[in-house]
Amino acid sequence: MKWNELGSVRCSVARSVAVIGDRWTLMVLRDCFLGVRRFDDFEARLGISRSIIADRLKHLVEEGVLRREAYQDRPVRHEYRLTDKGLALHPVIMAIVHWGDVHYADEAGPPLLHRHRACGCDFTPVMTCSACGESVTAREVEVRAS
Amino acid sequence: MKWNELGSVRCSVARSVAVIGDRWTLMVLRDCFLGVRRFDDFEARLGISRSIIADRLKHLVEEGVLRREAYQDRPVRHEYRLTDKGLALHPVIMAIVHWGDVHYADEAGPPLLHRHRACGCDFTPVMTCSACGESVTAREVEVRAS
DNA sequence: CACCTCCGTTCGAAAACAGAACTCATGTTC
DNA sequence: GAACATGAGTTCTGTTTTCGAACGGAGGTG
Repeated sequence: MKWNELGSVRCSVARSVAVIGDRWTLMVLRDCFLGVRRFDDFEARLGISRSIIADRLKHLVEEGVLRREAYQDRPVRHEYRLTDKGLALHPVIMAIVHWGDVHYADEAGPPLLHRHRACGCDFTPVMTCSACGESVTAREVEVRAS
Repeated sequence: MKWNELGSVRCSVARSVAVIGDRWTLMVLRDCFLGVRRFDDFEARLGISRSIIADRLKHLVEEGVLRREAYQDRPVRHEYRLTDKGLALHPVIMAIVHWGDVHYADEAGPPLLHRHRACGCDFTPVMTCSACGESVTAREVEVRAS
């Protein structure tokens, strides 16, 4: 198996990972959710070489996770914004952030706080069951082929 | 910035991604949550070279995500099991699976179904607010430094 | 002893990457 | 109007990582 074959495996993890399962891609997405939209801002925040950023952005646009949009003419300049498909990755990023907060925070606590506008509170993401609404733990889940 | 510096950035995404943000690591974790525990089973399921599997398993053990445990003596054989820290990654994997189910499923539907033992229903993971219990969307979240 | 099973390690080839230079279309300063 | 600045890339070169395939080894089995 090679990276480019991953997407054709009949497994949702493999298919997702083929798109977003790369360190820099995940870092780019983190920044997208923090409101970063321009090439040079990605570069400044990530501190990696421009060719990687160009490559990852192009890939995410091809996959429909980001869209490239002109924000001015003369000269034409573009920015990268999350599509709905990209916004749907929010739970993935939040789950990753939360795991990091719990297991790798230093004395100063988690680097970022997240406030739920609807209720006004700082919160942590909780995974719940779409059927009963209760929170779900790993051991309570039974997996079977469809 | 290089991959090995990622873990020392003050950002929970970076720190998490330094541990799990690698295609094969995520695939290994997927299999862990499906009950795979032995080296050769990982190899058979993933179809990638043994050195990658050895490397990823070792890394995950060092990070405390898996533990390596003898399941027999004479000869000693070990298996890899999720620790509590590893089990805490369940929401990450579920979020990835769900995104893949929604955006990359074929006509036959999602490859796997997940049943919540507590309520007996097949379910999808929903991210909710720890404070108010309501489901949370990307646009309802405000991020600020702590 | 020959062979098997499970679990890795080694090594050369292939790919990813950093960093700098280059492009290009415009705008701004001297 | 020459020189410099800006934003968004692309291209090049040489180093670093990653990977597949083959090998190793510890113990059991016939």
